[in-house]
Amino acid sequence: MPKTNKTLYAILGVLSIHPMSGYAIRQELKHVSFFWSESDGQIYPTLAKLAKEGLVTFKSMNKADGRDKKIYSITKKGMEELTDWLKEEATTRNFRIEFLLKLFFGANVSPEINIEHIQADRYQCKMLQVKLQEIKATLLSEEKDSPHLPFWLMTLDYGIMGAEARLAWCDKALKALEKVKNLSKK
Amino acid sequence: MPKTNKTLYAILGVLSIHPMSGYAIRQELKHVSFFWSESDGQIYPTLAKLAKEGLVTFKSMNKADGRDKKIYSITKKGMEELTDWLKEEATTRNFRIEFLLKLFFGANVSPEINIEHIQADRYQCKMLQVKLQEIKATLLSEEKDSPHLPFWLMTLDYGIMGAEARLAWCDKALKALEKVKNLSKK
DNA sequence: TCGCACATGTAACGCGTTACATGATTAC
DNA sequence: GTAATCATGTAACGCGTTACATGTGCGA
Repeated sequence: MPKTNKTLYAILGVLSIHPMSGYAIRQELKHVSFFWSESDGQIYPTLAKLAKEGLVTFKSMNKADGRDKKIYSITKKGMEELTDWLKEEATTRNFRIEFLLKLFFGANVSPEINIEHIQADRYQCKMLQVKLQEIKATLLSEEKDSPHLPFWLMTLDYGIMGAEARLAWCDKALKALEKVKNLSKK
Repeated sequence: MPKTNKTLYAILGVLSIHPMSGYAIRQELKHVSFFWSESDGQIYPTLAKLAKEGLVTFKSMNKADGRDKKIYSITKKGMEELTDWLKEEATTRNFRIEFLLKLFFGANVSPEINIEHIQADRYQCKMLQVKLQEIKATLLSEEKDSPHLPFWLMTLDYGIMGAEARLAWCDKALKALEKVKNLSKK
């Protein structure tokens, strides 16, 4: 029975960088959404569970109004749990790319519709590429001396190179669809 | 409340190619697992639901032993449902690439461990690439006149070009890790 | 005779998503 | 003043995965 829940590792991971609030963890994880998406609703319950198990601790920063902000830190036990997981081989990925499923069955609708889908994907790719390159530039200047930097750059490159390849694919696919369009018109 | 369930469209889609049994649908969907993974346990219940709603029909092929094999066909109503979905813009993908999450937090373990993970990914990429190229060759000879062919080739190319890009990334990442390794030894 | 492919299903369980609830502070 | 951001949580719901159950026919 292989546990599928990886949310706790994502949380332990960001806390291994430095202590922060649940809200900040959410924000951090949004920055890596191009390869890891995490649901908002999972963060707080998982954090509570991790605290109960002693993998993280927290300090409540009581603010003047009585509401509190919790700053979580990873414990030694938490670090062990994290590194144990990091050493394990990654389980295989299960992909679901909806727009490719639509394209796969694209013969059921007009070429124009498929062209639109690919153009939409092309646009998204382009946006992503720009965003990732901006993050890269920021990291290079602001995290110059972090031991995490090389790892962060690698994952960013994965996104950037992947986007580049997808752009090239879009252009190729669009050409193929133009051909389909011309054939269907005859 | 956007419905997340896409299993029915995957099923309707394969039935739009030609009628087949639930088991055969499962097999067909396994062929596209590089961009769409479907759970075995979802097929039969979904198929039953689709039949109840009149989107598919089936003929029971009673075999000598009394056990039956159901051959499902898509109905006119089912085709409408499918094409309606095909026309809609695809919703954004939620990725979870576990090995990238490990790499992102890679500074917590030795470079060697990260190198192993990437080498494992490189191997999987290579295998995938070979498999997809084989499928491509088969399609080109066996589905020469199918109206689906251009669409199937496009999705295959997505996989092949993606694998190519990932291989290039692996080599780049491995070089970067060698550098990290040398620095940490000093 | 052993195992694999064919063939159809059910049940448990929990993860993941979305929406909801609440309220302070800050910026425009 | 009003909208966005910071901040922490809860609840509902259903999808997705895994394991289980059952049985035939065929090839090595």
